[in-house]
Amino acid sequence: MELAKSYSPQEIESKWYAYWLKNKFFESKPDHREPYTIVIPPPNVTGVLHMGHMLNNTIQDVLIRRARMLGYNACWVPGTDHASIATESKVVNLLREKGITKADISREEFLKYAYEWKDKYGGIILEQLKKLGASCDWSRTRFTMEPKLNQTVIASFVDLYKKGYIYKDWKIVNWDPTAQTTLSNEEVIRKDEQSKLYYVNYNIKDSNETITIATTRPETIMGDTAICVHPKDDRYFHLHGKTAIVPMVNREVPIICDDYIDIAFGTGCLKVTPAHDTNDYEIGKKHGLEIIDTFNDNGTLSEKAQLFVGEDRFVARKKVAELLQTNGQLAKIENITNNIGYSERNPTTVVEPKLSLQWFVKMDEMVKPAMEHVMKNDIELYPSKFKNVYKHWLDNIRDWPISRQLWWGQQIPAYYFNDANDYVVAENIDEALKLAQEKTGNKNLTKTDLRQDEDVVDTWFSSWLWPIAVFDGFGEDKTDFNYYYPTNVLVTGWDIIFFWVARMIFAGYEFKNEKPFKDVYFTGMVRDKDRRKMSKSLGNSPDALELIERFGADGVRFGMLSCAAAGNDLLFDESSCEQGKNFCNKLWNAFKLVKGWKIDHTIPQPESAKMGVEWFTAQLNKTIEVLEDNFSKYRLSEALMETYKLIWNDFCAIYLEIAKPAYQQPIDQLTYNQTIQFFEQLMAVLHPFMPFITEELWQNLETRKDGESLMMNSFPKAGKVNEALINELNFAMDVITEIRTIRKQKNIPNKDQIELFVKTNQATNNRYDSVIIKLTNLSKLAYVNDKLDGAFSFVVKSNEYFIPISENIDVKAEKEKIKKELDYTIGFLNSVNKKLSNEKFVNNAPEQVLAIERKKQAEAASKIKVLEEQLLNIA
RNA sequence: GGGCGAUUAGCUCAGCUGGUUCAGAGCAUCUCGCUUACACCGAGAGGGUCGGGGGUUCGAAUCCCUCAUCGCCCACCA
Repeated sequence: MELAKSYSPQEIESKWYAYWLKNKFFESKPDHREPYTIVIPPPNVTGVLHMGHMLNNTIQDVLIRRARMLGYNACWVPGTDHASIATESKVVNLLREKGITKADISREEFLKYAYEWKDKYGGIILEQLKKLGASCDWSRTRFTMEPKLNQTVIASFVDLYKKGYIYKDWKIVNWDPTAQTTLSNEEVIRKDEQSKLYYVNYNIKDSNETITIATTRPETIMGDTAICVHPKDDRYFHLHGKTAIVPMVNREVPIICDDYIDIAFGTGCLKVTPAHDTNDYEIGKKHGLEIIDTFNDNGTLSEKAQLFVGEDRFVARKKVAELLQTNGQLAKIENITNNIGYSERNPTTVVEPKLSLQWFVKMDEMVKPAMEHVMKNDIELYPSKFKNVYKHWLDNIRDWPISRQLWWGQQIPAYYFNDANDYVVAENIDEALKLAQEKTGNKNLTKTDLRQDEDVVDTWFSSWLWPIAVFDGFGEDKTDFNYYYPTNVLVTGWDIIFFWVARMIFAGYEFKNEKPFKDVYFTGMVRDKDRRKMSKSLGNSPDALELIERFGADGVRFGMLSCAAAGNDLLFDESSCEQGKNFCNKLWNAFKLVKGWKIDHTIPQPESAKMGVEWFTAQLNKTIEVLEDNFSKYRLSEALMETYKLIWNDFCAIYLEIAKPAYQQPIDQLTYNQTIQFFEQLMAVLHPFMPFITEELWQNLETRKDGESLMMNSFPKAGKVNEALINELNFAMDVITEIRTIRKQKNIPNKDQIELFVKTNQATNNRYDSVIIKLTNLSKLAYVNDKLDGAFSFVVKSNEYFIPISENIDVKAEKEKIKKELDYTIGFLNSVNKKLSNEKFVNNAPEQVLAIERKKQAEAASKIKVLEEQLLNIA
């Protein structure tokens, strides 16, 4: 067989992916086995693959592939999210380019455009996941706005409404004037910014006096309906009960007292604008103040403002300040830092507090089981520090505003038959009509008298059902749900712990009285190597697909995982993908070597090969044990690194060098077979991380039948680990390193054979002598009782090794070398002696620790003796 | 303002219940080598008073206190 000089992934990857699909290896149906389930965090339906997805989905694929190989019925459910606000923004922008605004068209027309957009771009991201090697059960692909899931969302709304968990109320909410919808607190991104604090003088009615208030938002002055001071602030005692005059609009407002006021801030005097600030609203409610909303939904000033009507709020701010200045009512302007909220989806849009009538979900009851089960680790968060974050959020949770003034999403199933207060909530219009007739006592009410609520629900109000919904947990046939739920692990970024993770836990317990997942693995955010967040605007986010083209999916997977320490942000650097690619090449070459061997079944297995096999078996078992531990703690990058070292250092650098027959010589059958077996096992161990190359090599190590696959093979189980063999080889490797160093120092080419004489001063095992001979190309390894003159020497433990060389020996250099080692060993012995002569140590330390120290003492002492003799001898 | 987490080699990070996994890994660096799988490689080497200071202990990177620096989350001071 003629094999390519180096590994080229492109063709091989698409070949095996197609093969896996054809054989339906990714598909899962309930059976007698134990399930292992993951549901994908559904990416936005019109999104494209970015680095966060790559990381996230690589991790999921590693876990699911490993589970599959461990014999679980592995099921990874893919799907996409309709992403209400994000997708709607995109469609709105697209329409704007065509000169169409939402106001020009009907809801139905808009949704037609939206679906066109979705059909065009929807699912691209899932195709991209296939390039990465994701072994999702594609036959189960779901979409959060497919008819069945819509139905589920509506049913859950009705259910919660009936339980009294959903209500409609006027509150100050976060308003996005660009998207013109409500946002939840979680959808608001807060940033500290430099702003100005305006000091404005308000006249007092029937007085020459003025009162000065400080505000960051002078454009809301027209909505003021009171001035508020602290009841104990003696500066303002004389003004209690007086009336102030709002500048510019000359409205008369009361001066009221409330201990909410911070006396030390600004002038200790607050203008109260109940329509445009949460606290002001609360104060207004308490004191029965008028509420004047001076803004339009798009963030411009409304008729009620009287001034600057139609101007944008920020333009109005400047103009108001100018006007106040002209009127002589602007006392001064200070710079301050304050906290400004921006819309998550429209990052340049400042969120406006706005009083409006919205739907809310009560949280106080739902929070209870969600808190309890996480606190007692029924659901485990990795890394565990997120438990604190989770708890803190739950402790301070507020009711969830779920209505959104959008069209792309599930429409709220409330039907009005009169005004805004007369409505019924039902799963469909027929049901609604029945309820409405009952409620009104009017049998003549028809469907045309009903008007459905215009709003849709928050996207997260559908995705919180995801783990239940993908298994039709609300449907008639619960076979899948009963089998696959709860899922095993959720893999997602910590940035959506509140948006999504916590709410899925709410929904799990609320609707099914069962957790949605056992573990949550939080990935870090992908950043560039300078720790900057990857973003389009910085241009520091590499194109995911281009990376795959350059390094191969396996290379990229390696790259992502190797820098993804659990829970830490990941500093992505392309060079790690290159390392992955190089690793593929290493594997390819090892494969080439092994497959290039000619077998001669008549020759016996050499001793060195036999020892190599024994040792590598031990080493492999040990690593598999470590991997089991790593996986149980979701330490995937460590698991990968262990595997990498096992293959590169232990298998390639040591084992293959031992097993390898001499140049152009055949190999014995036994060693060959064992090598192939090792290779197969290594491919299995590596497969979850790098599925393509491992499949390719595994398929070619032996003749395989059609329909066979490494991914359906079992993961190797750890056998008993023979630690002694591992230690003995490490000892042999120390000797080998010394010999190699001497070869190098003296410029003795590897192909020139040399002799080695050993004087043993303590009992050692010579089990690996054949390996030493093989790896250092010795013509002779002999044991002697006396030192050898005129030879290079070195000491390992307290054994002395001699390599006779024709060349003259640099006595001075040799002496220095020995002296150095001697000094070090004496120092070492001193420290051990000190410890052992400390009575308290000897009395308190456990026997095991003492034994170790005594052993160190003995070994160091005997080594010193040897070195001292050598030093004498050489002179 | 409240909380959380970090600080270990040039970089990124391991180091679990204090003691042979105790100062480690990978990458990077340096030296030598195109030796018959692989220069996308091999052989070797250097590199850290574990952020500072105290304390507990026979023994501390590890536990406690404190300071410093950095990061993050939450929060309605106008």
